[in-house]
Amino acid sequence: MAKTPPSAAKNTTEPPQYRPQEIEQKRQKIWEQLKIGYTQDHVPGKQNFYSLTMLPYPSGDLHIGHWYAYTGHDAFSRFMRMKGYNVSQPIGFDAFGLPAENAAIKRNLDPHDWTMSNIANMRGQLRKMGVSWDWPREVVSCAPEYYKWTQWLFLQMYKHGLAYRTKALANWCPNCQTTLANEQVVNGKCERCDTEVIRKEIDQWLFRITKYADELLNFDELNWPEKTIVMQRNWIGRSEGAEVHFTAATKKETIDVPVFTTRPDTIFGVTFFVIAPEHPLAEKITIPQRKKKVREYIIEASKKSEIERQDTERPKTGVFTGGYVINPANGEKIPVWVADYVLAGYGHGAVMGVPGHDERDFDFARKFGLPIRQVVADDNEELIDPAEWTAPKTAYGRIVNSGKFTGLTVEEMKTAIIAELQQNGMGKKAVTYRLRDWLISRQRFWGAPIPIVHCEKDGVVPVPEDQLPVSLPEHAKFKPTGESPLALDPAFRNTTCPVCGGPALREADTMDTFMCSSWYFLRYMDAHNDKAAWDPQKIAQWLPVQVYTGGAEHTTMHLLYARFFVKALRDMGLVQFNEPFKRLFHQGIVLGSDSQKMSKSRGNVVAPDSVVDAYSADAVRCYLMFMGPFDMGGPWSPKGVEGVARFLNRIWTMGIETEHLLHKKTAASSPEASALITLRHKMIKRVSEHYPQFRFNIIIAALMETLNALQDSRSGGLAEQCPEEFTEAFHTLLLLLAPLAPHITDELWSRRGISQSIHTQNWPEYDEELTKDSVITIPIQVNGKLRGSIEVPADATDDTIKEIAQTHEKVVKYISGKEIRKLIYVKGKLINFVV
RNA sequence: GCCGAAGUGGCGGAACGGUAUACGCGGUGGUCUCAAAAACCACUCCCCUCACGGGGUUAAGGGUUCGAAUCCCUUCUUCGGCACCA
Repeated sequence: MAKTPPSAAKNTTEPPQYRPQEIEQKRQKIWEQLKIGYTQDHVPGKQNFYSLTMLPYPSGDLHIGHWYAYTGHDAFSRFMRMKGYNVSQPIGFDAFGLPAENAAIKRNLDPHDWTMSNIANMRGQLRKMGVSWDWPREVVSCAPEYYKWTQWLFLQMYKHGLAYRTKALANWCPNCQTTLANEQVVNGKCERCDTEVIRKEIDQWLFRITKYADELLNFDELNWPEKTIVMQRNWIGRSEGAEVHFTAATKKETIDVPVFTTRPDTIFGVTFFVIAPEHPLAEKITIPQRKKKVREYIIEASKKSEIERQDTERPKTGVFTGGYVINPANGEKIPVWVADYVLAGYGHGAVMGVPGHDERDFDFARKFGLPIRQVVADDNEELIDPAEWTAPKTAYGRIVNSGKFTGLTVEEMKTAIIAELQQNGMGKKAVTYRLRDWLISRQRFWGAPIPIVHCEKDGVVPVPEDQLPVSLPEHAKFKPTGESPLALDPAFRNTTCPVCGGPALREADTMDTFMCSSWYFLRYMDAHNDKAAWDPQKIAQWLPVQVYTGGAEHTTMHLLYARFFVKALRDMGLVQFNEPFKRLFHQGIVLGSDSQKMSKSRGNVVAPDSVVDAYSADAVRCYLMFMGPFDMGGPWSPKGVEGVARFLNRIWTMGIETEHLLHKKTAASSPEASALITLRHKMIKRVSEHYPQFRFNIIIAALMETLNALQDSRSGGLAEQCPEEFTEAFHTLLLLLAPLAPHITDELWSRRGISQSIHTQNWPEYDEELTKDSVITIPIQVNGKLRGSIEVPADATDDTIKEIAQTHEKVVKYISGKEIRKLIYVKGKLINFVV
């Protein structure tokens, strides 16, 4: 017989080491062959489950935040798949937008090339995470096959009166050289580059999101975090009140000046009237002697930045116009002021000044010595001269000094005065929103061109649908100059009018990228359709999205826009549901190990690739999920990863070292064997309950506990004694861990030859009866203080337990000689003597 | 200022109104080793006590309850959002 070569002998004697890099690559290849995660539109006997996570911007590299977000989402999706659902978890790239354009300018590249090479790189990184993506559904929003339909959707909006063009004061970022939506201005600064935003009058395209303001306030169908709902509700900012018509008489004409107020009940307290500097009345009503001053003030106000104007600490400023309006409630002549604390864009850009009962009006009146009048008072209030007041009275009470209305409550007065004004045609009930229409024009290159043609003869003409896409030119000059780059490209700009065939100009602005992300979740489910944006039947099989995960920072932008889109598309008959995302979950943010936000300047950035190389993708995944609750995020701890890596090592070792038990039978049933069974069922219960809640930290802790218990029972010889129960428990542990650590569990699983992949297995079920221990420990309290505990069989009767507890040595010490006033027994939980 | 969330060991964090501090990190001691690393074992909230045992503790104070980290009120702190929206 030939001698066994030394190397082969070594292989048979030494247990295989855990080599994560090897097995992770190997498993990922196998998953691709098995098409794990690639989902058919219909699988007999399975319910479709659309599991969506916010698509990334292709910045070039996946950062640890992507790992965090996608791991949690993937663990959930894998869990649902094992639970028997036909789960689709698609991915794509939100590829248009400023960062690409700016990066391209900096590097002297084409934004298209830069973006596409980033996407290629990120696809590789996304594969390495071991996420079960539904790759065939991938979309890239800057691809003509995609933005053709973004443009098509713009045309549908236009056709249905939801897109309109207007010249208006828009938010302008001097650095990005483009206008911004209201939502993209944060504290008066550009959301992207932090530059102070100024206001610029410019022709812009807007979407009529305000038409849906009321419906957007209805969250009944949604399982969303309460704070997100509250934020959207506040953002929409519905205010109920009244529209009241004041009248101004100049030499030439009588002008109707409406205001919006939430306190029509205080109308008898009006002592002045304020209009915004941009209000058209300013010019008309100002008397000649004051024209110079008023004009100066208006120019001054227009020069102020948004930040300056929004500063609430700033003392009130304003100027008297010399003109007056008439209060429709009592015919009083009211002086008109111009002041920049009144916003042109809200209500009617005018305010009735009630200094007695409004903080801002109070400040203004004090500053300029205007009279203050009390028209609301508490029932037992001692009235003092408002000139002595240090603050306005904003509390609701009873109406005073208001003619025939005196004595009403505030609520009664509101109804009464609105009725009276309405009768005289001077007012009515009204609702106003803080939400503004969505400004979608951008004066930048890297976006979907707005499919509109301007013709001298025919005006604004939509591009016919069969001429889409309006393609972005290649190799265009796109440096920001303040004018849309496309306007400077004659080949793009000059076209013919679709109506008259004469020479015309293409719209040169591109669309806000939020437009692309407002419908990508629809396109995923029919990603390669070249005849339509989607086939309604395909959409109906999957949508609405059952679970959507993503950052909370998208609350008032993407999430609001997407809801608006779906409602608009529903009214056009293009989709059949009201809401895009049934359930929403916000993952938290991973901080640096110094508990600070990660940033290059702080030097606390964690590079996922290097940690993966040092440990494994599974270790990084599990550690991220173990850090804390998924919605809380938290600081990264290098030592913490090590701890989790140890856990995976121990799993591996146990897996390898117990392979010989696989087909062994347990000789006889024993208390030890049933303890292993109980352990297993308890574990399934605990873990299964927490996956749907995204409480991965608890799941991993439970699995660690179980592993510790299995290790104890192994060192106690129980594994050999009850190999069936032990193996079953270990296999269950692997199944329960599989969504979080997909590689190591799959490798151990296939080594055991049970099936090709753990990820196609069914989720283990538990039996409630089998989760119960045969012996239970019952703590005993005396007067609510813990004094001891007893162990009793689980089936002991209440009386037996009370009996045993009463004779417990420590209890006797505390209750002897005292009268037991009350005995509280919580079944199987606790016993408490009250003496 | 307004709205919302949260405060638990040295650290990250567990805990249907029912044994607070699970699980992990860190620390201390030990086993193995020529030694180190790794691995494994034990201990590790605070105070009094050699010990047995006892007392205290979930930001602070009060309340409800046989029993409160958990429910209610007040205060403080941190984080997130909004902020002259009439």
